[in-house]
Amino acid sequence: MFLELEKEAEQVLKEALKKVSYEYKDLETGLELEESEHADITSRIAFSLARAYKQPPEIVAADIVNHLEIPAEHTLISNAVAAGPYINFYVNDFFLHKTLQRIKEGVKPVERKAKIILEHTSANPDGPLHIGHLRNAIIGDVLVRVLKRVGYDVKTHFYVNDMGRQIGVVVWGAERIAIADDKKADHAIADVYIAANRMVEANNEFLKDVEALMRKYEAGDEAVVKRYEAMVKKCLSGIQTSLQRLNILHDLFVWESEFVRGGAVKEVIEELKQKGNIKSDSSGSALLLQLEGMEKELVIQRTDGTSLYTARDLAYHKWKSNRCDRMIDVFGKDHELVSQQLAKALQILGVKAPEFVIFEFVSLPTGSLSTRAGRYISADELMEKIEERALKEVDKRREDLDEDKKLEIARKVGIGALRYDMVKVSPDKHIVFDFNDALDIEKKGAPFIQYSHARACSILRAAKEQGFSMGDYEPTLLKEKSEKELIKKLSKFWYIVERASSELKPHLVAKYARELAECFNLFYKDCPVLNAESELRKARLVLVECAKIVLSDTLNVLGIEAPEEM
RNA sequence: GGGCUCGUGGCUUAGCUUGGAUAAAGCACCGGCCUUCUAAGCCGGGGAUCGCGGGUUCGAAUCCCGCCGAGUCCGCCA
Repeated sequence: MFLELEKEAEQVLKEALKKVSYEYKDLETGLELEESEHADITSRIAFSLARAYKQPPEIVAADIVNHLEIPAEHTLISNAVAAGPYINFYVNDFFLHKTLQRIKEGVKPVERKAKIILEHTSANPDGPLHIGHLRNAIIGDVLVRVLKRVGYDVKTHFYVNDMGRQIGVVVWGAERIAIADDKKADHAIADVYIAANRMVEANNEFLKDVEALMRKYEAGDEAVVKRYEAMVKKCLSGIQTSLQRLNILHDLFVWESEFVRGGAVKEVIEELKQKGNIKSDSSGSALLLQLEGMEKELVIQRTDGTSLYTARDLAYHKWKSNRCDRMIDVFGKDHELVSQQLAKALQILGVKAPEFVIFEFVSLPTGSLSTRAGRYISADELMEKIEERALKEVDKRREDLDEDKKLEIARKVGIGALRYDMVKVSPDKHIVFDFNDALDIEKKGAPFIQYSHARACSILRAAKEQGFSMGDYEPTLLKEKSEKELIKKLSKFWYIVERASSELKPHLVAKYARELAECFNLFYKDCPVLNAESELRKARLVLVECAKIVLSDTLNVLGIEAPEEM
């Protein structure tokens, strides 16, 4: 409902600006409407008008407010005042009423918007997901949920890098090192990868074997393809298990080798030769592509004629672009330069520009993560330990529950805490991962929000048991400060989701979730529901119901489960 | 050496795109609150030269320049 409020304030402001002598259209600025702690919505337009018309902003604001006319009917605004240079708007009871009504009515009908393919995680199938991939996966997944919420048709891709050197090393190693069958598949593959890599690094002959393997795979040698596929699929099955546990699903796994053997890479290179500035390396037949504004050329083909990641990724994006209106890639900071090169090369090919969400690295206090060196914390280990810790907390508080129920709550709380932790931080912040900190369930954001939801459920459950109805209610009875604040916060759900979607900033939702839970807790403390007088009880039950819906929706957007009790 | 990002109370962060109302939260710390719907909660308190130095501006955490610190990338890895 906040979005509607914004629209109305905009309308009213525009009308007033027509009446005063200030022509805001002359200015490039908008109406500068924003959230405020001093009002329900505020405008700073007076500042920019003041500058343009050489008047004190206080005078401008007062002048505008004097000409403001708030419609008599169907309005959401009660009044507007000039507070110094600010124009503050306040909502009326109809706004509060309408907000609850909208939430009760259910999902906002969304128009069908563009089709989006969002790629995230895309970890190399050489081992399990570690905490760095976790950040990618969670940022990506929350973005997917945000975009779907506002009506986009989103498909998620996991791009499988099956042609890289790492996989060659794995396949080579698997011939010499036994794969543990008592371990989760991706962890068993990592063991082979780490051991084989040490052998290859120590012996140059082995490296040549690996390269020969890679050439055969690229050429489509049947026996080699079989060996590769077995390893990659094995590893991916483990990765998928981890993702499922995190509540993350991909619609499609796209293998990069498809683009090589299907001829798409070759086509892309031919097309670049026609349209781009390509030259051969002086020493051999490697192909270099000169990109506009780039210092160095991009190598798109090796001296031995085999393909390179960049060329394969170009083919993949070209293929994708024909299947959607927007392409969004969630990449680590190490891929930033590559993403720019990718974008420029795609431009040459006449392919629409992909959008990138770049996140900074997660590192350990001991340094950066590396699967190859075996220096990482796996997502599985983290999930296991955090669920364990969550179970302890449930045990402490709920002796009355049976084991299955406790485990279920611990799982929801543990994974929720993990997801919240990862998504609450802006993607461009570097994270130094602290295991003890990550496991400290008690000071996590997610359980706080889940707890509010459980409290709401608890009230509704009791109300149902006692046969209290909600039916018709009188919204004007909700006049406590905490009630109004809660409703106003509820009204901002769509505003926040819209912003997170248009700015591709998932952490905005995390922040909102916490604030919403806080508002609910204040209401919970201030306003008894079940023991309130009958009419007031009805109204408050409706408010609790609405809070429950929005808390649950918000958690859902974050991919966090909303337990009914905890 | 060059590019990009980050640097906000003891710790973790929001705010920076689009400069404006006392810099906003959580954790930790200190002190209170369970005879009413779950205390994973609520209330109060102390604690910040917004990395440092300049500049633009009536006004800078926010914009510009320089420096320092951290991370990351810089042609045949992905």
